Amino acid sequence: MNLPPLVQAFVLHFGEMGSRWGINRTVGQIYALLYVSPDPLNAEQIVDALGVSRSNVSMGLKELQAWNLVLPKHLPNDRRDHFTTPDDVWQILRTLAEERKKREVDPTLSVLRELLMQTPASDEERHAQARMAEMHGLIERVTTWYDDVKRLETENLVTLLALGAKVTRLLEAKDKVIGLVRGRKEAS
Amino acid sequence: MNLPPLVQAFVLHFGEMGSRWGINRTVGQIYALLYVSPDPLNAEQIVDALGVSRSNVSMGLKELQAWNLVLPKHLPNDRRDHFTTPDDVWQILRTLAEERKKREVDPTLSVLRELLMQTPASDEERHAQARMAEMHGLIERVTTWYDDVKRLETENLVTLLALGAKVTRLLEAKDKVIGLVRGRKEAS
DNA sequence: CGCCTATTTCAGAAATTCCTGAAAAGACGG
DNA sequence: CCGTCTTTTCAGGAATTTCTGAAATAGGCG
Repeated sequence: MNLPPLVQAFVLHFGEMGSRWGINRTVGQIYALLYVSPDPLNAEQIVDALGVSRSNVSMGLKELQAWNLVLPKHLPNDRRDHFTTPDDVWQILRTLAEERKKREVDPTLSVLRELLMQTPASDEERHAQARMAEMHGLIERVTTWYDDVKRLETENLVTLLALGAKVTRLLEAKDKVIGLVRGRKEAS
Repeated sequence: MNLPPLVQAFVLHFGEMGSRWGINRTVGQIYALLYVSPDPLNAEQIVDALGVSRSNVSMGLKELQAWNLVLPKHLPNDRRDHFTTPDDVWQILRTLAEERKKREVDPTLSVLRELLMQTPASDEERHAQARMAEMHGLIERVTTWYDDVKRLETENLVTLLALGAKVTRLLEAKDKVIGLVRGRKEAS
C-alpha cells in the first residue's frame, strides 16, 4: 500500500471496521479510498493503492455497487471503468440507511408477520407469539417514522435533527405540546 | 433442536440473521430463545433446546451480557444461573442503539477527529481531509440528535416517532414552523 | 473476423471465525 | 477441606469467509 499517511490511516481504519459493518476488509478499504479520492479511480489504480489482487477489487466494486455506495463513471477517451462515491454525505447516509434496513430489518419483519399469522398450539406458543407481536409493533413504529423522514430534503432533515433536541425537551411537558400542535394544525 | 414450531422458526431466523447483525448463529439463537421464553432459562435448558455444546452456550451468554441484551436472574433454591432478556422492547431498542453506536460509530468518530487534527502535506491530503470533515460533521449531527433522543421516556419517544411524520410535513414550510417554535419558546 | 484490452468468474488456498470436548476454576454445603 | 455441581477457559478441529491466480468472457476497433 502506497498512499499519503492521512489517506492510508483512513483507509486502514475502514478496513478494520469492515467486519463490524458487515463488509470485508477489502470492500471497506476500496470505499474509503474512493471516498477521499479527488477523482474517479479505475480498478488498476485501486489495485496499486491497496496492494490486493485485481479480482478482489473487481468483486469489491461489485459489492459496493450493489449497496449503491459506489458508481461507475466513464471518462472520455478511456475504455476502462472508473468509480466514485457520491459527493453528498447526506445522500450517502440515506443510501446506507436504506440498504441496511433492507438487509437487516426487512427479512425479520417479514418472518414476524408470517409467524403472527399462525395459530398457536400451546401456551408456550401463545406467549412466544405475544412477544413477537411486541417486537413487530416496535419495528413497525420505527420503520414508519423512518419512511417519513427519509423523504425529507437534506435541508429539512438537518433542521429536523437540530430541532430534535428542542422538540424532545418540550415533550417532557407533553400535554401542553400536543395541545400546541393540535391548535396549530387547526389554525393552518 | 426440540422446540414448538413457532418458536423454532423464530430461533432459526435469528440464527440466520446473526451474521448480518454482527453476531454468530448461536448467539442469535440464544437471544431469540430467551426473548420468547416465558421464564428465565439456565444454560442446560438452552443446550437442550438448541442442540449446541455447553461451552458454546457459555460463551454466547457472555457475549449477550456484554451487549446488555441478556441478564442473569437467580431463582430461589437453585444454584444454577438463569437468564432472561429485559421485557420492555423499547428498552431493548435503546440498548441495541447504544451498543451499536459504541462499536460501529464511536471508533470511527475518534479516528476522524485525530486525522482532522493533522496538517495536510499535499493537495491530495488536503482534499482527503475536507472529505473527512464532511463525514465527521454528518456523524456529529446525527449522534447529537441521538444523544438527545435516547434520554426520552418511552412514552415520549413513541410520541416523537408518531409525531415525526407530522413535523416532517410542517418542515416543508420551514420558515413558518421555525417562527412557530420560536414564538412558543418565548411565550413559555 | 482477429486482436487487444478490460472485466468477471471460479476453484482452491489462505485466513478467520465458530464450535467442541476436555480440563481447570469456582462455588457452596456438609 | 472434601465432594459435588456448575461455569469458564482454551487448544485445536470444523466451518465459513476472504482472497488469489488462472482461465473465461466481454467489448470494442481496425
